[in-house]
Amino acid sequence: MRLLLVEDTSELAHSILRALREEGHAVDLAPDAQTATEAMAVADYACVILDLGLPDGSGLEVLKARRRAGDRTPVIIATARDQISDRIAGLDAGADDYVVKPFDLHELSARIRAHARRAQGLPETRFRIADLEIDRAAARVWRDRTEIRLTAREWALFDALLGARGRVLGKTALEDALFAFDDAIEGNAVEVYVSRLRQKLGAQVIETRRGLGYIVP
Amino acid sequence: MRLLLVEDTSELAHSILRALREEGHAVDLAPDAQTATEAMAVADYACVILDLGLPDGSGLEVLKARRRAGDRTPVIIATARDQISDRIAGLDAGADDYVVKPFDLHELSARIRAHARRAQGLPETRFRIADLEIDRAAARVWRDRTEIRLTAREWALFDALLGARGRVLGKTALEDALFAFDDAIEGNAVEVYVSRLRQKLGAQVIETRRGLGYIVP
DNA sequence: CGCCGCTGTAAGGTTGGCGCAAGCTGGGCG
DNA sequence: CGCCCAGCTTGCGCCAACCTTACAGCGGCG
Repeated sequence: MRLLLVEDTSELAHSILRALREEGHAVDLAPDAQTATEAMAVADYACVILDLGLPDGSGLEVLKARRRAGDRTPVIIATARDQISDRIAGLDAGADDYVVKPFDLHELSARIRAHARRAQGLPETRFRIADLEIDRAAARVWRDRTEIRLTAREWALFDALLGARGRVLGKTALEDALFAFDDAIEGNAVEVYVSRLRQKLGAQVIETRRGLGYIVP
Repeated sequence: MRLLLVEDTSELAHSILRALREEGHAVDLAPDAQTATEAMAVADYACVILDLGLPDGSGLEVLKARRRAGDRTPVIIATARDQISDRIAGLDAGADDYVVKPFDLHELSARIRAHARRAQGLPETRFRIADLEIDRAAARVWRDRTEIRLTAREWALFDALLGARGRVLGKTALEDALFAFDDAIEGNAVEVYVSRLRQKLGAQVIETRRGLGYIVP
């Protein structure tokens, strides 16, 4: 899914960035408040991770401004252990959750998934489609009790379609969900991954609506 | 509004109960998982407050079961401050929000109001015309539970007519809606698509106003 | 260093929707 | 009653959208 990491460019920022990308997320990095504001205005993120220790210290203002504009994108704030007052201020400003630095990356990504799913209005995490058993929280798929292994990108695409289940997702919407700004995709990558998913999951799971996009019905 | 408080019968439970009732809510109290399940099956609550510290510890199972059954009632879970893993498990199970005990009663009631409102305000994107079920947001149409597949152009034309429901749309207005400037249409394309739509959807759905245009009454 | 799996690009094959055209239907008016 | 023209319907060739396979680059891991 498409994420925004608001963090000054440090060693830590890049290790978070890499970990999230390895999980198949498309992550944009915003090193300061202004970049973050612009990015949130342009792209539709599934979740925003907001570090309150920005150089100009105005991370909270970014959040408040977006909330005032009616934006409900899930925001998880990251604070240092001793900045309890920051945490409370963050929740007051409209944050959905917080993690304490240094945080466990698995915990962070679990929270990201949970909040993104809830924002989509489809909180069920385990369900069936055709002959497939799907666990969105665990990012796993089974048929006949045996797991079908998906790569990070394959799952990312499938998850995006699941999040819009019953609705058609245009190819550009999928590209936005899968690729960050600086990935600069240029080709038929989406079609390729749809093809690969159909080989693994069965041709009927993802339908093509020619000229419109794809849908999991 | 009608609320359900799932909480073992303690001092705390009753003070929450009293506070919510003083705000004018109709609150049912369920002291254990079984009572809660029965209550949710029978009544239509605006919001459910679910304590995870139940004696039999199965609060999460109640939630999961309701979500599996397709119930979207907003659920706010209450956890102790140190039970972070509970919180994530709760969100994964389909909770909409959580509060940390001991919580401020005003905060709780504010969240109840917010979630109840959001659940109510689901945009009514789905409606019926004659024997058709139509979802404009999803760009899909059904008759007798089976989907009628429309092509991109067919849907574009139908959607334009739906957007002007009850008014007559002239042929030129429809051409403007369907074709970009540089497409330079020159033929009877609109009539062709009206014909195809009538074949798929039924002749009575789109009426012709001779010399004026078309209308979905 | 070599192997392997994942990723995105490229190239060729396939297909379904698109819109034109041509003939038909029927409402309305003299 | 009969003509005329707006609208209806069907067939069809074309082409963009889509599918599939192959491949090269890259990074992780032993």
